[in-house]
Amino acid sequence: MMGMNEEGSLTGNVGFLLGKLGQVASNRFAERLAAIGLRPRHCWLLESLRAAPTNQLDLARRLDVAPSVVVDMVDELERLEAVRRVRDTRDRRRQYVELTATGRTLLGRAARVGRDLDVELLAELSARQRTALRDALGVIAAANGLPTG
Amino acid sequence: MMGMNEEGSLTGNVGFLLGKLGQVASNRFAERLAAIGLRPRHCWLLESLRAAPTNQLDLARRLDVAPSVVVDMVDELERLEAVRRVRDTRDRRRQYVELTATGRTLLGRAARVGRDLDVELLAELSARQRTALRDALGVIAAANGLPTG
DNA sequence: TATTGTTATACTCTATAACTATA
DNA sequence: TATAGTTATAGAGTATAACAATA
Repeated sequence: MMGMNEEGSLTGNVGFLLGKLGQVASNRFAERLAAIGLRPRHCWLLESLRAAPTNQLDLARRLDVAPSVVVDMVDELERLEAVRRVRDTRDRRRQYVELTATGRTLLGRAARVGRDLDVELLAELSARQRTALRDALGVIAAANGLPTG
Repeated sequence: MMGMNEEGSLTGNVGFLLGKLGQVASNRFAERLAAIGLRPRHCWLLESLRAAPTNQLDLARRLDVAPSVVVDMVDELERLEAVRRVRDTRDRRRQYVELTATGRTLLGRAARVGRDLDVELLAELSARQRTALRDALGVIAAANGLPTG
């Protein structure tokens, strides 16, 4: 027998570990992000807009959250002048959301926070393990419809 | 240049991906767990008890949640007859929490749910990538004080 | 009638603080 | 006084449903 996992055990389960570590990573990311006035969900939205601007309902689909949550996030990001609502002239129901120069700057700062966090999070791994982890997570993200750059 | 990541991008960032994928994994785990009346946090507690029975305050420390949250979780698990509170006879302030036979059965079912989810979550990865991912997550979990079996 | 965005509301999960019973 | 557990309450973060404007 090679594995250490016992029959009825959940430790060592990838979904289980992912859930716990995701919580840890998100909390740490949130703590540091607070310094620049953002929360993780704002980054998901900004990142999605950077890939391609779109309207609010489409953002809800992309981020897999309720439309009312997008309203809230866009309100907050508009207050930070990171995004701008632009009414579609051809279908006036649609609100297009655009990234501003400020938004791009904020996203850049968030990316730096993320890189710093990665260095700490992956400190115990070898260079090879880091690459393998990054690749594996990228594949899973892509398979689940998340943006992968 | 080997990487595809652009300068100001967060996609490809491990902490960022971990946060999003952790949310996805947790939500799916929660959905399926509902069929057997459990939520993810119940599994963390049951898993911790399986490793070693203890009192409520120690569980709060182990799981890194507030003591009041443990009260709630133990209430719910007692209703399911998955655990039993046993008053410590030597220090009557302490409530020891024990896993029952029912609790063991439930944990076994939860483990099956976790294994099934893993198969789907890792479907796109090669056997080698799966092992590498499992190992890397285990190392990070251990480095952050989480149980690793 | 259907769709986009919005508001109102409620639910889940968690933390903090006040309380009780024991020590 | 201090500790283990409990209760009450409040804060995030989310979802659902009803609504207004537009199609």
